[in-house]
Amino acid sequence: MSTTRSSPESVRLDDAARAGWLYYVAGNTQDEIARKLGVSRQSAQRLVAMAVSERLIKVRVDHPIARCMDLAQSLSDRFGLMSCEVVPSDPDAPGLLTGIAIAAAAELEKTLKSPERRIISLGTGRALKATVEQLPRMACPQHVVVSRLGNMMQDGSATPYNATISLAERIGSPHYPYPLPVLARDPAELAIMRQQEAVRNTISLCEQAHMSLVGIGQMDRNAPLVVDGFVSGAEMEQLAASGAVGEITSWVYDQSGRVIDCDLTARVASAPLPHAAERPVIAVATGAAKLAAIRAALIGRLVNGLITSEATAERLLAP
Amino acid sequence: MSTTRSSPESVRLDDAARAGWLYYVAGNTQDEIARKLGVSRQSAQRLVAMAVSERLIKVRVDHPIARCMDLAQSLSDRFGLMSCEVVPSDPDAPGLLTGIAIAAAAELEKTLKSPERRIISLGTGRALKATVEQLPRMACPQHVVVSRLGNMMQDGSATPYNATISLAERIGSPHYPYPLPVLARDPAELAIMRQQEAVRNTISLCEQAHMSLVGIGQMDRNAPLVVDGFVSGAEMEQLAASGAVGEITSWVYDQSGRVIDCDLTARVASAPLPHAAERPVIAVATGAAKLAAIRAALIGRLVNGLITSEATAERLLAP
DNA sequence: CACACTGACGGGCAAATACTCACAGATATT
DNA sequence: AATATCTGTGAGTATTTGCCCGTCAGTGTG
Repeated sequence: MSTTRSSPESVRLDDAARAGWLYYVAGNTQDEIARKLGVSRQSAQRLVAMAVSERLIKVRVDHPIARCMDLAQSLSDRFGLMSCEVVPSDPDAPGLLTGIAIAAAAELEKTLKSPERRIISLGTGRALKATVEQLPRMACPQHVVVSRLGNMMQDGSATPYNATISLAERIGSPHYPYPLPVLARDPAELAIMRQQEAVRNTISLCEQAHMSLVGIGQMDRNAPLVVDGFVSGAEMEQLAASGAVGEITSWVYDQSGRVIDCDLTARVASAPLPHAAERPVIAVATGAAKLAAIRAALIGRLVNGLITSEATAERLLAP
Repeated sequence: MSTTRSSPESVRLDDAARAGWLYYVAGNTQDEIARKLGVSRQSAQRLVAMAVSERLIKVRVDHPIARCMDLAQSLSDRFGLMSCEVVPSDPDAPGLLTGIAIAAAAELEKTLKSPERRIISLGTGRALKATVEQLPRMACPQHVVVSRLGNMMQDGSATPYNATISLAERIGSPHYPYPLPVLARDPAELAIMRQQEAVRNTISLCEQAHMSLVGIGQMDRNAPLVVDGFVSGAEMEQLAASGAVGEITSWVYDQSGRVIDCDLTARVASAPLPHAAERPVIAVATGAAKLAAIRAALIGRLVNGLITSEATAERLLAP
């Protein structure tokens, strides 16, 4: 079987999906799959492997693990969160995003299932991109997806970690990319940009969002802001020296979670942070490097929800 | 912080969930899990198995093909089919035969790849013709292709949808056209025809066929039987009024899949239907118009395999 | 208190699965 | 058209997994 329109690529993916289905859902051995699909056993194995590596196979564990739930409860109590999810860590791969991406996708899916129109605003980042990839395709023309920040450099080139478009495409919703670059050249340019109707409209949508998902960036040489080229390594060091510990949608904040008043902040074009909002603003972040950034965001009530890993949750609660 | 509640049962399930998570999400081997959880690898294996058997692990395949396989499985279960293929429908061209033709060709190709002699019997119809057109040329002198019914009118003229000759030509096999017209003038003539050695031989080949592909005709003014001029519009209405819902190789049947005892049936010269056969008899059919005809054929076990479209499969399962 | 029963454990082994490597055919490049 | 590159394949091999089975601790029973 193949799609009516059969490019060699899609035929192969079809077979991979089929093999994956037979393996994981129907419980066939690869030998049986090989016979059913009329290929060699090795090829069947490759197809199954491809189904996994192409992320066609989505696995979730449907059981509340007590320790994780305890941690989530403690975090909620300590930082007054509306929602908190803690997923098990793999001690050897603490940075793995898959786990929290699955959890974040489940959270997002709850909102998406609403028959009412929902406005969903998203930040950027690897965690959010991974989250969207864990979401099943579903038809949600009633919702709206809006980006909280641009995905362009000043020169117009795009960054790869754009979750908005992927999400909108996956669920068939209208979407609003953020119509500005991440940073303006200077405050004056920013003021002019903000006058545009498209910009005002998009920011207004972000304010109204029924749910927001954001990533959290740390302040070191491996920070997203540096890696993606928005800030130089030297600038980053200067920021960190002046007390910056993290950023959300490019708004840089100190250890109390207060946005820092600096040259960079004066040029950030992103939608304003929904500080202490009554609507869910959920951070998706994990890893030792982001600890201080996450803690500050929680302290400053920059977010009211968190999805993180067991190991990170423990260390957030530690001192 | 403490565990919310720790019955020996829930602790074990907890570990199972954790092991399942490490295995399926984080991709550890059972050996690694054993080390991380501090148990023997056999225990780790049991935990993973428990996570599966307790349905803690939910797998889904995120590809359009997945829906088709679900439908195929449901159809197989419901109607006791040996094989079932459901191909994605193109929403823009629901009646398009290309998809199912490709699928049917793939199915056929599996049989053709056998080095052993295989007897393949075919019905007629647009779907089968399209199927043969999707088949690559291959050299199969070891096989035999035999037609289950004539392609001549009583006057000796031929109908265009003859798949047997095309198939035999394409794969270089000897072939046996059906040596009778579709309909005899009357039962007496039919009885005489059936005496001929060529006829008996051909019918015998059909009975021995290792694989049979047939189309399914509906009972309306656009039915193949009418369009090809074997039955007049008025006769068709009469047939439909007397409970006929479909036909396979000109054998007309009711909604239970029982061949109707009527004037037409008494004159049908086609090879007898291989009712409830142990060899694959696969119907290739799609479209809203054929729904009742396909359903009845499945109910009556006139075929034990089906290749159809996603949309048709959905509607077959619907009520 | 002996005894059967239940259920988990770990050893061991066969089956299943993943990986490596060399090769053939296709594709791109010159 | 010849050559380099890439992709997919099959064979062989190493690793991983599933499962049988003997053992043993805990438990209820006569």
